[in-house]
Amino acid sequence: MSLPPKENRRPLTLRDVSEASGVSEMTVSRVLRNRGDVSEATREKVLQAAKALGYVPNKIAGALASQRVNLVGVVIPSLSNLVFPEVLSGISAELEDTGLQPVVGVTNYLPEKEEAVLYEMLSWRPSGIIVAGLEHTETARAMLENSGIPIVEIMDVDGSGVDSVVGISHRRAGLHMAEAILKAGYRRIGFLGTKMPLDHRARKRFEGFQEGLAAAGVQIADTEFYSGGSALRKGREMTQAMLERTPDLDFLYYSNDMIGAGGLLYCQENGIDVPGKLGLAGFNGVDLLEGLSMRLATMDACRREIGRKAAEIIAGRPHQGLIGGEVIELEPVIDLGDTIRKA
Amino acid sequence: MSLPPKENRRPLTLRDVSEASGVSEMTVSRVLRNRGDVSEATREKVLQAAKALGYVPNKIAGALASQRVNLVGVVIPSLSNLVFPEVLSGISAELEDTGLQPVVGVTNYLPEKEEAVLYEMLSWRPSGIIVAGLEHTETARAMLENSGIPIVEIMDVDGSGVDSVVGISHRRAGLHMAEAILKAGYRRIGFLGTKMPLDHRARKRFEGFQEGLAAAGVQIADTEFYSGGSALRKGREMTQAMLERTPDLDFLYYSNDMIGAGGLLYCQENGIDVPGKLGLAGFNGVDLLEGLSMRLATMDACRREIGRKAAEIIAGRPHQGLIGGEVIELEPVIDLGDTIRKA
DNA sequence: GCCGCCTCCGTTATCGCTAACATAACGATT
DNA sequence: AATCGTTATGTTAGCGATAACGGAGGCGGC
Repeated sequence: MSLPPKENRRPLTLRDVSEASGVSEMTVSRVLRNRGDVSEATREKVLQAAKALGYVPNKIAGALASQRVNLVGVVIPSLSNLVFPEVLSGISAELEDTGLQPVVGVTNYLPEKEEAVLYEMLSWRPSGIIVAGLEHTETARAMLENSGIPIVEIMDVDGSGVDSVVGISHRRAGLHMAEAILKAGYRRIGFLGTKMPLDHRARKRFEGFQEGLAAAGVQIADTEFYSGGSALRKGREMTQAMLERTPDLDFLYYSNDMIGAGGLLYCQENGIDVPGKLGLAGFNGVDLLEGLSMRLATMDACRREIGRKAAEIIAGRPHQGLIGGEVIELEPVIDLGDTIRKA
Repeated sequence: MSLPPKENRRPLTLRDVSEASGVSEMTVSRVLRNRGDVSEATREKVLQAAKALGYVPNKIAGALASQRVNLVGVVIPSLSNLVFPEVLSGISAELEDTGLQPVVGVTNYLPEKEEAVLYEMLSWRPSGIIVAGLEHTETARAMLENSGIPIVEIMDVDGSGVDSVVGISHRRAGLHMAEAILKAGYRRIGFLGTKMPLDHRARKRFEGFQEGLAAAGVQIADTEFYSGGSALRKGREMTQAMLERTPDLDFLYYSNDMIGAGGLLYCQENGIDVPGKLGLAGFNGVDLLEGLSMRLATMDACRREIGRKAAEIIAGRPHQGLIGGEVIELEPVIDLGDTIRKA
């Protein structure tokens, strides 16, 4: 089987395989997709020819002809957040044997970027879209509604979605943490988190948290916000700044585990009695941090599970003939760790 | 502009926009791609019609007709390794204004998975492929060679590539670290790392490291390998195990920063004098770890830069008409941090 | 007034594949 | 033996866009 010189060789098509194996293009197509009845003999013949030529099917043409695309768009704000790779891993796992493939798009928390990414994705006519959050530009919402494919909005259930929704209530997550902290007897509470004009989930947690405190007549004693930079170091720096400014605090609630870990390290190095004199809590259950000498109190956001369920909805839709609109609310589990004193 | 009920509406095509705006499909196509001469008047008309209908172009059809796909396949072993999201971010940044879009595939360090992912990617006829590592199955290599598109293998230059290569020499990285350690006067050296049947780069660093020691007549005194689990905790556990087994060690070289950080935490908590009695070093310059009280000695692997250069090659190829085969070797920078004593 | 040359827009023919239907060969059924 | 199904394969007609070329209209130059 001698091939022409690599340089001036035009791309291989089904026709080349069909000629090489002496059957019609249609039969080759059937063999390569394991579809329809093909005798074992021709099947072998075709596979051999395809392999010898090094033929790789053209899914562009295939998708156009069949009006089916085995891709699922996944639109998330960031890959460096630790949370999203985990969601993604849940999605991948669930999609594993469905023939569907996730395609990731990153928005950097920018609504306009999200809109652009969604437009790009929809233009490939995927089998479904999984997108983080419920907040989108008006145009983006319209595109999703018009797309005619299953849409799953993930992470958050506090609001209304376009189609299906899988997530937790961040508002209630904040509220429950507030209750747990109060129950342990802490009263002078500081909050440290990201500047959140666009991180809606962090904002909702913060609001829920305040609400939970307010119900017991407690107000947040101090707040500190950051953006950018190494989260661990920021946590350390913000903690120092806040404790110097408001020395009588007895609890620090961080909007994520990484800055919480920074705060914990700061406390340990400065001999602050945790959780006796000062309690700490973060959010997310980042298992990267297993290995610190003290386990930070946190709340698991069910990230893998969210990914799984979302993928399940997309994968299941065609079979089950569902019209969509499911809302699945998962329940985050609080983990008191070693940094909240037992009541 | 009243649309038919959402349910029984067939997908929009160029024809719908063309009818709505009273021009030919071709003109609509030109407007939507900003190509060719179109008068400002019709341009406006078309854009308005497209927007009103909520039309999203079908790139599948477009790609088939134009034989051009604005996607770049990026094939990496993992997203949870911290290193790869950074490479990815370099790629994204460089691709930003080129009209090209990265599409990520994950292999979990499995050669067969890599082969499958590459096959899937090539079947979409992307403009180029960026793939981590030089080691592939024979079939995968053949596919890449036959693909006719620019291929860039990244991370590693110790070996020979299919087309272009961008990376560092892990062998020499290991070797240089060995030299730095010896120069600081350490002699009883332990190595801690991943089990690496498939992590070729870790293996090459290890080999280079041994080579560097051997040149001074020093042999590795003890080794410990792990797989899976939280890296921070593993680092802690392995460090403890090794120090109990071989108490006279004066240096620990970790194959990555996360386990190194675990080791560092262990040492600090147990009052071990670092770097006086025991030196430590990792690999990768993970800035996630900025914020520990002591900066771990490490070596920056130029991850973002690798991503940038790789993307640059793919994006530049068509313009510059290069035939390919560039090899770009970057020079990792050693950072002694606080955990190697100054000589 | 004819030619040429823009500018703007339409027509035609693919791109590589698959859905749907058509067909040939052959044994089973009545 | 005529009819019918089955199995294995071929034929035809798109899928929705774009490349390449063609043509109408306007305008200036000579």
